[in-house]
Amino acid sequence: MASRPSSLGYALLGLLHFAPQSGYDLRKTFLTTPLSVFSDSPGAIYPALRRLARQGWIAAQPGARGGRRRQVFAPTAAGRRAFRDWLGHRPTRDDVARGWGVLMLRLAFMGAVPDAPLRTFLEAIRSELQAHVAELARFEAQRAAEMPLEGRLAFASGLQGYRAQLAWAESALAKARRKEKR
Amino acid sequence: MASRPSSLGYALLGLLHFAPQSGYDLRKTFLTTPLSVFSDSPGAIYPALRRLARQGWIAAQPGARGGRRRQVFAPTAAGRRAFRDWLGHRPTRDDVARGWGVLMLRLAFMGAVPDAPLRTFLEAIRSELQAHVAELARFEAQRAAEMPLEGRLAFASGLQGYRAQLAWAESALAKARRKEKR
DNA sequence: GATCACATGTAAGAAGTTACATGATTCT
DNA sequence: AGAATCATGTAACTTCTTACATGTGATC
Repeated sequence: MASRPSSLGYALLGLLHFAPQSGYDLRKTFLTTPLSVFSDSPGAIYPALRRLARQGWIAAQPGARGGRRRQVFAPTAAGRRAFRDWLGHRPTRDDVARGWGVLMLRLAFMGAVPDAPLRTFLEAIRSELQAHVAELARFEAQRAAEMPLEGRLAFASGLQGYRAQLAWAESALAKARRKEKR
Repeated sequence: MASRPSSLGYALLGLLHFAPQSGYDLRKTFLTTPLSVFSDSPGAIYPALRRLARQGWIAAQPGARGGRRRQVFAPTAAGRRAFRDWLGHRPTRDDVARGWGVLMLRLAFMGAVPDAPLRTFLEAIRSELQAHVAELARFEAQRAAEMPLEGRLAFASGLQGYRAQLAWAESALAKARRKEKR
């Protein structure tokens, strides 16, 4: 069994859940949407697609191509299972502190699978964020005095960012709960 | 001439501006401070130090070591020049949108060199952030309707994060101006 | 004297970057 | 026919990860 895909791999797998498409299509998505955190370079995408195919998580759809030579990929049953597992596991402290982008990627993709655990996901994020903010605040109380202005400013940027995400998490949870009611 | 160092390389160079120290000391810093975004793995740090030394930006201080075998590095004149250049160049749109961590690293290190261009740095960040937030807001206005709840939430997290940083930039600028007055 | 913390190193492999290469198809 | 675009591929290089290796000085 090969190792886990990188976040680029999961991004590709997730996009293929919305619609089967080719590597070229995926590159265009990375170019024209806020998903542009990912590279659109062919040297990254095509190898990543081959790795997913080798792992049996995606497969090229058989022909019906009178048109250009192109390979349209779709997730396999195993790929859908792996993707749901990835979406489902509880966000950790480390995810929140250093992997925010990946968390938001997972969140965005929850729209592509039925019965995604949206509420528990957001609750875990909130709780880990609270702990993280508390720890940073403790650090600031203890050490801010010895830091130069510039260091304090940089630190404050981080702390304020996490606080903003905490506020976001609260409001996102409220929206998710309202959606569940229906 | 070799290529530019990675951000890990600049992080090491910057820490050596605060105080000459060994690879082991630097690892501990990465372990015990919010600089923990960087890996503390010896497989990353020692090769990075060698690259900086090969480039002539840092040098091991000559002996006076009756104690343990350890190499204490300090920036050279060329290293200090390169570091100031790195701190000085104007933050771009891409820095703000995808390289926030590196920007804050640069900011934190401005406390370690005299006459760092703190105010122009913060002004550039603010202006690029304004443009970025405006573009994201435009994107949201046009495309939010077609996105599922989960996608909208993830997008909102990004937008709110950038807005928080914009507020932070305003207040940081005010503090920097107050400092200049003295 | 054994063990632990200090301090550095290296080897194998994964993943991404840049840059170039190669054909097919559509457009003018 | 020639040019532009579509679509994929590959080669060389860089950096980081994981894991293991090695020796020294301090501590119990």
